[in-house]
Amino acid sequence: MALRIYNTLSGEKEVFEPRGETVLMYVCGMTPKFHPHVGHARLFVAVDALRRYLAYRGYRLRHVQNFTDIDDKIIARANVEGVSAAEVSERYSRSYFEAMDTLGVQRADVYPTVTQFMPQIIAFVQGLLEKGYAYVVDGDVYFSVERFPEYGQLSGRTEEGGLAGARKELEPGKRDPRDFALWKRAKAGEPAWDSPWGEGRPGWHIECSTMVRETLGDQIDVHGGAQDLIFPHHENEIAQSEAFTGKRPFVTYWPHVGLVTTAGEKMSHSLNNFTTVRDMLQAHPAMALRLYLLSTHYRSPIAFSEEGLRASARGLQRLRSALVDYHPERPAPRPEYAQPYMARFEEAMDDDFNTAGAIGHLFDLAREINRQRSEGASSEAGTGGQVTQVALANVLGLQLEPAEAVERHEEVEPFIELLVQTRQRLREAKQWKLADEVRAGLARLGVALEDRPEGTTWKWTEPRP
RNA sequence: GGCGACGUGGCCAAGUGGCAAGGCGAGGGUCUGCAAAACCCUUAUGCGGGGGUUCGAAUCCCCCCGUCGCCUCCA
Repeated sequence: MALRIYNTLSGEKEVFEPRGETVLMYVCGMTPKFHPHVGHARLFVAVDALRRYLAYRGYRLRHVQNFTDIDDKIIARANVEGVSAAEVSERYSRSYFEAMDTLGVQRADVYPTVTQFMPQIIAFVQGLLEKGYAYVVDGDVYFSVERFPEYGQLSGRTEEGGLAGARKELEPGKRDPRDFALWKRAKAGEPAWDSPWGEGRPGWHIECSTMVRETLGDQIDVHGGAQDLIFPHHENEIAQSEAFTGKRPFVTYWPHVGLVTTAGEKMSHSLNNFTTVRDMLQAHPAMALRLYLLSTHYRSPIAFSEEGLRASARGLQRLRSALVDYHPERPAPRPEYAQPYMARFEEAMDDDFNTAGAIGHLFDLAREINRQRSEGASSEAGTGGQVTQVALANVLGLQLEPAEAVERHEEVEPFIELLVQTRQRLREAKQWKLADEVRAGLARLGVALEDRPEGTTWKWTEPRP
């Protein structure tokens, strides 16, 4: 079964055939003007699952993801915080990495920024001017959409349809309402860079065209981003890049990730209706958030709810329940019973990275492992199933091993052992009330006791009052 | 107004022509001193509404209703 990926350009799922040996992928990252919110996490977790699955399928990948480190919002934030724009982007880029590391998002190969690529951006704009795709008006440079007849291919916006109803006023200097800024003349007091057209800074779209070209080349395989970037951002990138290089297509596959909404509206920094990832991680395990985000197909919207997150936290516990007595250090072959689940998992992921379907099969496998155990299968058969489950979960970036799951305090473990043994004596003496008190007390501290026929086991968990 | 998504059980959610996955929740059972966990069983004769195509439709076509996104910065 071939891997298929949805392409916004065609509106269909297409068989994935990269141009070269290494898949070249660019993802529009964030403007680091504040801490990343759940919507950002959704995008980057989805991209991470895509990456991990490509790797699982044996593809080599080069992944570039930018930071838009200078724009109006960053400047505004800098004024609020009383620091430089550079400091704001530095501060919140770091916050981005902290949040994404916690969520298990693998790092991209390169994180270019606008300010690093200023000379190349200026050269790109210069090139578009020389080729006659752009014009200068009083220190501003605009792209001339009229010169690029293929404009609108990604978003389906043709001139009559798309812009007639937009009621967009023609900004002074623009020849066509569809034209967009490549370079913006500096306003007083703003950070600015020298250019052949005077002091200013780049328009929003040109950075990505430039950085794709500088870090990956003229034509790439995958360009990802959130759905709200389809128009105008990605449409404009195509126009700039294809006009500049004369090569088509600029990008083969355009996957777009759905938005997270809250109270019926898109979650966004601008609307001030967001929940930051770091706040969520105060109250919920990172892997629960990751499971929650991947439980919906990446192209569908998610109406964010903490109730849903809590349900995912329970689901995560269920997945982990299959790892009782997990001993990966004892190698075991993959048992027969695990095969069908693995095949279904791959089938789901092959079908446009259907993580929601894949997770369903992971739950089925967990039940199968537990069933095997309760029916007395060999420990080798159990371990083999568990290794498979852990490996497949890892393809989704879901860290299941209990060892990594919760905070452990190894230095107190001997004391816990002692309590467990003492409680065992109480149970033997049928001192149930006392034994139950010990169990409840330990549970409050994040130690869960389970009395089994063969004896009492315990493990670290989330403290449960 | 234009372009584009989406609407599946109490909640979340997969499923794009052939018996409606899965999770959370709820109820019952097995196990247990009691729990917990696990396992077993039950919980959508129906997929926003109405037409149509087909032997057969959640799935394809048409109309309608509703929600969201984009058209301005946005992940």
